Amino acid sequence: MSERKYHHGDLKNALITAGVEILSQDGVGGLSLRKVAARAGVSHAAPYAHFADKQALIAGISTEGFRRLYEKIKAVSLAYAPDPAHQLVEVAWAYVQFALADPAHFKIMVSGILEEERNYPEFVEMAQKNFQLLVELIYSGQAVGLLRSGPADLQAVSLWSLVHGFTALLIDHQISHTILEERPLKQLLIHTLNQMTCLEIPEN
Amino acid sequence: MSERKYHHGDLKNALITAGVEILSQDGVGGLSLRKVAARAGVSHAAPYAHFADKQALIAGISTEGFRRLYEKIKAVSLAYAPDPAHQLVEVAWAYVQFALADPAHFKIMVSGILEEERNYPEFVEMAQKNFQLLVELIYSGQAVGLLRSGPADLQAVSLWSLVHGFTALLIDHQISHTILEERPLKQLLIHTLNQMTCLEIPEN
DNA sequence: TGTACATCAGTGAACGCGCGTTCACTGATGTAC
DNA sequence: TGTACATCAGTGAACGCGCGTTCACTGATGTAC
Repeated sequence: MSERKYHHGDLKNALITAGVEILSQDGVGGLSLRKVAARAGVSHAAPYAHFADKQALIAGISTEGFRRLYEKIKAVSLAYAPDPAHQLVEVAWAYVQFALADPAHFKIMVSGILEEERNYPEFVEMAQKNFQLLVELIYSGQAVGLLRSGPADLQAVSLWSLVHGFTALLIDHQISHTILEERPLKQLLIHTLNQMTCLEIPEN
Repeated sequence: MSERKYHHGDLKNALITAGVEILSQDGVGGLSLRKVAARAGVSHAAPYAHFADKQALIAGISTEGFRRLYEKIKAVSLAYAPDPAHQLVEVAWAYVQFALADPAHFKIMVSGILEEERNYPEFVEMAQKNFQLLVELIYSGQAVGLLRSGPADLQAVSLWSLVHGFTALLIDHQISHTILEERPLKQLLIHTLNQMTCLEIPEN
């Protein structure tokens, strides 16, 4: 359908999209500039017109990941804003689902594959926006006595640690099968979240 | 000093040790069979007498990692057994220190680089021994009212999630510099652990 | 104790592969006049 | 509206590299008699 032109028009974004697809098919180890170019229907040298090197492409793909995560979490956060307990659960659940839906994309964002992150300001900015959302979650949780008081940035690190650890152990198959089989995943997540809440959230 | 013989004697372990060293120098991406063989002073085909393929070597290196982690954590756990609050803090701190001392070794154990873990029974066994130690920690914490009651295996997953998440975010540079600079790392860890304890552990 | 031989743990050459990156180039686009 | 030209975004050949794995081989070891 899309007529092939010599000039692509939006190759930069097409490469990022292609990269996301390669990641989901071949995993982190299978991501190469050449595959990404091929998938975007372009010669393997073409990406160099848009990305300085492979790291820059990885930065682009990771930034896109944080953008999608942000959109998803922001929407959920707004939808459940009136009820901080639900809000907490659903945001955490969205995080887990995001990672589960595309583990390699999640890993490349967060697993130190991108070196010298500070060289990629858009990446840093999107990562910070996500963290900021977490901090707001802490505030609303504290306001209704759901979460313990204390500096919001520290509480955010703790909450993120809990949810991120759960997610990482999960996608890397470190949680024993028997534990996972005995109840729905979301229930296990709520149980884990309940470890740091003051009020008990039902595991319905 | 060590006289070179045609038959090495303990090449299998020498290869694992060499692998650990390569990991610490070149990171996960820099680990190759050829480098490991060279480091052990042996031709690049020699490893195949002891490991079926690269994955098998990775399994060996990972298993060794879990063995070292177990020894370290076991010792700390015993040393602080009389005081569950200290025990909890020091075991968690040992986990963090282990990962910080050799991030690539830690990552290869736990980051899904080893595929089909179940094909490597020694790996599975050592990983389980570590988890079992965590479960015992939960029991002693619950006995003195430090940790919430509930199924010990679930509480163990939660605690592991918290400490693992903290560790993972840390070694992958996801925690903002400003937060890390404001206080000692161990204090931040205790603050995080305190989110899921019933009694407050001082951040001294 | 000495010899024959099977077994084992190494060697080194060779294989095919995919990779990141560079370079001289060319086709398309947009702007100045 | 038409032409000249600079700019830009592609192409395709080539580079050198390190990789995992295989294979025929050889040197050392240990056992049977």
